[in-house]
Amino acid sequence: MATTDQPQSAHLDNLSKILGSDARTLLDPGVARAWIAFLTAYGRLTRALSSELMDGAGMSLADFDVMAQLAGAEGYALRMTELADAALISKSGLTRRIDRLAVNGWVTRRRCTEDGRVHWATLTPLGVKAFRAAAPGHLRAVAERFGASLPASEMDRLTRDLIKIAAKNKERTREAV
Amino acid sequence: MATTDQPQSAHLDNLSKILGSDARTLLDPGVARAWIAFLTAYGRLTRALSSELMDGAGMSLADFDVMAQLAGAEGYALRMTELADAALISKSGLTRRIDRLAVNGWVTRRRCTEDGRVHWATLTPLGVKAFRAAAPGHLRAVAERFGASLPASEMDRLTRDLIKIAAKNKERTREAV
DNA sequence: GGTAGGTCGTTGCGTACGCAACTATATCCC
DNA sequence: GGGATATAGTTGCGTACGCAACGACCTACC
Repeated sequence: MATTDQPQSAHLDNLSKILGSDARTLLDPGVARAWIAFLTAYGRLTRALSSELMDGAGMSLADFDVMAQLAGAEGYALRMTELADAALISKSGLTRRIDRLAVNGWVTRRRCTEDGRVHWATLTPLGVKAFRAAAPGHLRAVAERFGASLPASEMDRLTRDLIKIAAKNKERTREAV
Repeated sequence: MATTDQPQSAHLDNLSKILGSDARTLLDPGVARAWIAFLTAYGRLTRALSSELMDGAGMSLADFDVMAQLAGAEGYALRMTELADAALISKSGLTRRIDRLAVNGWVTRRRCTEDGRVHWATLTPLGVKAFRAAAPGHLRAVAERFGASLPASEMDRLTRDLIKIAAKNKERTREAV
């Protein structure tokens, strides 16, 4: 087992062996370390949270995300496209996710009367109940696994940094070509 | 379209509407914002990098990761389990990923003579070539999309924070039950 | 030296995703 | 008002993943 506390940093540091000394000019080693740490932190967190949530509430992380978006919206309803954007999944992915949530009775689709193209995904009372049941455990888990790692001031700084990174990559993948 | 520069922060801030005032005791709002920013940054970055890498080198982000692990290893070879751990994917996922890379001629499986259970995944000369071709573009893209967002000192701090988070979630998901 | 129990990797299965093509609606412009 | 154009959502298809069960192999203990 190669894992150490420096999350598998073998990776890009040893890459000059294969790439030659240009490796450093292509990607600063400090950035490389940060990138590896980022991927590692994400992978470990989502794996752990996802399986806890599934065990505790029969709901995937993606389900929770979608339902949280709806829970925070006016009338517990959002248009499909809005929701897909917010949850960072494709339109087709959302269609099928809503299908599944609808089978559980947690969400319904309502056709918009003003614009026949749009459909509103809406949290049902049962969905609200399921979300209320799932949220405490999950939020506590996020607090513990993610929040408890850093003091509050550091967390704020992290937020600012992450928002900067997210903002720099805002455009929907394909449009800028 | 609901996206603003504050990446879809509707989410957990509005959750007290549905969860009542306990929402704050379950998850500190600052942590919630950081968590959303984290998920958003990850989603946007990996989508963009992944499609660029596919267009430029016919290789998925996960392929690149696996090949980078091999590229950094002694003799360009790692055992399957080691590699799966390092790349944060399941053993079965790795089996099939190596299958695909093998079809491209980029990787081969060698059975270990000392321990018949273990197989070494090894980068072929062709694989080395493919990796060398793919790396510059990808590393530059990481530098631009991820690295260029923050000054170096801030990047180091980010790395430290992410490593702390990763370390706190180190155990393989199921073992600690 | 043979069997119990562990480890390594693969396979069967169910599930999930994204892209591209499609249907349906809406809008724009003549 | 009618065809070109755009937009919202769904569907077909190929692909990818993880879990659990399995087979092959190793090791330890008797």
